[in-house]
Amino acid sequence: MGSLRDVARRANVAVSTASAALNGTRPVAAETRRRVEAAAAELGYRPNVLARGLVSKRTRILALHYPAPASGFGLTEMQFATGAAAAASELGYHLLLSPENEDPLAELRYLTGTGLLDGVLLMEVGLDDERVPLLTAENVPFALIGRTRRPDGLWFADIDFGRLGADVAGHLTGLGHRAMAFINHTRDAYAGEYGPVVRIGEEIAASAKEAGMTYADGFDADTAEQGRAALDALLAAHPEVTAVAVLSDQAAVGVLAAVEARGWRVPRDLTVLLVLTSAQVAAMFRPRLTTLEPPSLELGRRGAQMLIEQLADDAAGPPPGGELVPCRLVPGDSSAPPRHDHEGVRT
Amino acid sequence: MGSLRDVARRANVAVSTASAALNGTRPVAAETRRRVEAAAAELGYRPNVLARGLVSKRTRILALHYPAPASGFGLTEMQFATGAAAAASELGYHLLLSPENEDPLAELRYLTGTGLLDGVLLMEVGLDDERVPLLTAENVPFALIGRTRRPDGLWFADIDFGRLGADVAGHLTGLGHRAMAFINHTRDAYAGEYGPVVRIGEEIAASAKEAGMTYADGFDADTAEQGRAALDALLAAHPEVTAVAVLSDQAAVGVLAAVEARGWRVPRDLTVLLVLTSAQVAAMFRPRLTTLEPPSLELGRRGAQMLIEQLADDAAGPPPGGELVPCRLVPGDSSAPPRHDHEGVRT
DNA sequence: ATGAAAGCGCTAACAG
DNA sequence: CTGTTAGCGCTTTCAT
Repeated sequence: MGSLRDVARRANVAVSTASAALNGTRPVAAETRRRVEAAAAELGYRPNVLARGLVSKRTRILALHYPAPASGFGLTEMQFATGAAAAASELGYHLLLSPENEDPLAELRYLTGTGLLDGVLLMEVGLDDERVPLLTAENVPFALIGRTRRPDGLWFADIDFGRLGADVAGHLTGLGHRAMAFINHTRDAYAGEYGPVVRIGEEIAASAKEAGMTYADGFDADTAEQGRAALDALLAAHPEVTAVAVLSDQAAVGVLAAVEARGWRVPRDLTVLLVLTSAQVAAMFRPRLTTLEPPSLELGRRGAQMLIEQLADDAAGPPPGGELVPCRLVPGDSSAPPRHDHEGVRT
Repeated sequence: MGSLRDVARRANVAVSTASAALNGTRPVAAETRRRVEAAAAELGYRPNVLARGLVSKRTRILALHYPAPASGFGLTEMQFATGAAAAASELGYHLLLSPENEDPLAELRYLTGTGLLDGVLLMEVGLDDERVPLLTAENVPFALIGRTRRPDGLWFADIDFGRLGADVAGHLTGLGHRAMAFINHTRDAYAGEYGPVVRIGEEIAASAKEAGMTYADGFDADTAEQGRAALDALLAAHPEVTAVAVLSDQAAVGVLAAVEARGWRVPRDLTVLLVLTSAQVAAMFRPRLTTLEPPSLELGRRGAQMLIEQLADDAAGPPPGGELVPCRLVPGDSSAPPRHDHEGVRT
């Protein structure tokens, strides 16, 4: 494979001129540039990014750092990567997958010191994510998909949870519901530190109350069995509930089973909403569930774009800032007005 | 950030000795090695992979090349990446995401010439994939997830379609079925060139016949609407069919709808199997569908491992070869013995 | 506008 | 066993 020296030789110029001609780094006579370009084309010249990076300190490579998919990633999480890779690619960057190992922090620190990366994109960001201070200390440009508890001064792209809550409440009150419940993920050590799980509960509760609805929650569930139990407990404690939003699609399986078990039907006797589940998955349920689809691809894209923006111009450019992307409400067949039958007709 | 020179200085040795001590490239006195390692640790030394790669010609970076997710990747496709990244990481390699752009071949050719990659992992391999001759010509090590029409002499990891067919046929005959049908993907220009779509049909047909079952297919479907139509057409033409396997989960939605529309029930009146769909998704259907779950993570893992193997020892090591990984049969509630009622009881 | 020379940080001969 | 010497292929001063 030809090197820049070969190109220069063939074009009868110095290596530095060939470099300048190809990169526009400095003025080059039109005729000279033409010759260099021709030579490069004939030789099928492709610059060595290692050599270039070694001197220029820029590789146009970004890393996407994510925790080991312990419980197995869903489609949503995976789309962050696809979106980020696509956006990076469009802007002339590459995305390196960097899965966590035993010692994530050490690994991340190591990786950022190898000179391979221009920046890091963080996935699955915790409310007090330790990677943030580390990257700050290492002086490595980074952006978040998600955000920490207080993300001031950071670049991040996250779901607009406020809007999500308002959309849920609006959808339900629009149908005439007056009492709703939310079945969240279980709050283990991890989820309790995980932004979406915390924020979504708060926002849905706030919006529901603001919209004048009775609100219940605290019946957390990750699995079908837990979903079934959650719904039963919920309706036992709050029989007035006519609509329920569910975070986990697995839990939704159980919720639907519980509805069926009591001889009810969705949406006639209970409106069921999925939240943060892709429309594709929501459409697989019977009845098709209404969902608030997370903008996963877009979050990945925006994260990568932000990171690249901040790389482009150290001086100018917009200051650090976050961007909140709304979810898309995709109506299914699981939303309907509540039945006005407080006399037990539902049973 | 300290360089190797700093480490060498601090340990009172030459740079080359420091390098050798850290890499074990050549014999180093125990005491010297200790000093070097101490110095490296104190300085928080991390080798510059660009400099290293520039001279050693090896970067320990692999690229995963995949087509733009036009129709949107499913969970399955995404897991190739996760699996490959995990395996690579475990073996000290990194995985670079390389999404296709307008001119995939040119882009791939370019990328392999930049010196950044040790090898390439190809996803979504076509039966006559043009990337294969290109990579061969460029003399770039590569491995396939999937395989070409005649993959002799290539490294690849693919689904064991023969086994898949046998498992489907075995499962159904075991339940007593004598007539089955298969609803494949539609065969557009792309799918007709796409290995799984072609192979799966052939293998299921072959296994069904071998097992003595009546077999019907040709009713291809990708969407719920097409799935519904396919099942109706199928049963009209082949009323003896008591079990149907479906490739697309979207089509399965339609198949179930069609079953319900005729007042039938699964599995009482029809056994429905999903093929190449994750158990997680299959569990979302009502009833939960039996599925042959593709070993996506494993395929990604094996692909990466093979690629790295072939990088490790150019001379020794196993010769190129393929590995076929079986699908896992995950029973749902959609399989049952056929009803012995050829007199229309099912209607 | 162009060329010559230096050097990014590292590994790989080659002497000693 | 260790130090010295060359580069890897490129960008970047600095002259010209």
